[in-house]
Amino acid sequence: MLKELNPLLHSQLRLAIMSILMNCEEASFVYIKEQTQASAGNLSVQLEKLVKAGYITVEKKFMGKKPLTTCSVTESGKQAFEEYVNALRGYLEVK
Amino acid sequence: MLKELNPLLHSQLRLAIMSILMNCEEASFVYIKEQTQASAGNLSVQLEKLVKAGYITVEKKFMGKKPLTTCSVTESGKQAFEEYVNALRGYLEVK
DNA sequence: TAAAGTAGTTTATTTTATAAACCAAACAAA
DNA sequence: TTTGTTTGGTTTATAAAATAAACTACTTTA
Repeated sequence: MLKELNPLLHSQLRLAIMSILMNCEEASFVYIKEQTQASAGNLSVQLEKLVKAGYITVEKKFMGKKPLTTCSVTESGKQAFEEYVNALRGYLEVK
Repeated sequence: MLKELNPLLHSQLRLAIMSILMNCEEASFVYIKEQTQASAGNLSVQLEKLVKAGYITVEKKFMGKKPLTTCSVTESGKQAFEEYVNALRGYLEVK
């Protein structure tokens, strides 16, 4: 039987964010924005949702005089991502 | 770079419908409803969207005295599903 | 023949994603 | 030196989507 798909991860942009963070230690707001082609507003909103869920952490500092927002995935985020991927595989396979 | 995910397929219920239909020649409304646990109303709406996109066909007949709605995936639907799966794989792999 | 069940559709509501507008600081240049 | 522009965002409003509720029509059963 097909499993539930975590709705927080089943969103193109949030999935892209998680996918990027699953493949690197940390990534900046600007980098994620470039990679996903998302608008800053949309990205900001979706990052916030992932933070609230405890899937990522966001750190704000300064790089010289420019603000630098860095994101990284938490253990719980990694686990949720893996569960999502497993659930999703059930939908994708054509026997 | 991450590819666009066909929004028509990137929906849990519609993806489930397509997944079922990719694995059988045809399936009834009732069967799909059982397998997906969707409400009849929601299922009806989502099937309609897939029909409009040309991804599935729906045939309505009678089985004895009961209405029988059967669905099956079209060639274009199969293609769209496969493209979606390929695009999605880009998001899932952790290197 | 009244009530309940089956197989759906249509419409309304809620949720979600996205875009637009906005803010603050820095730099640039006239 | 104050006007405009870019960077790096956040907040709020709007559009789109998913879902649920209400409804239809016909059948079965008590």
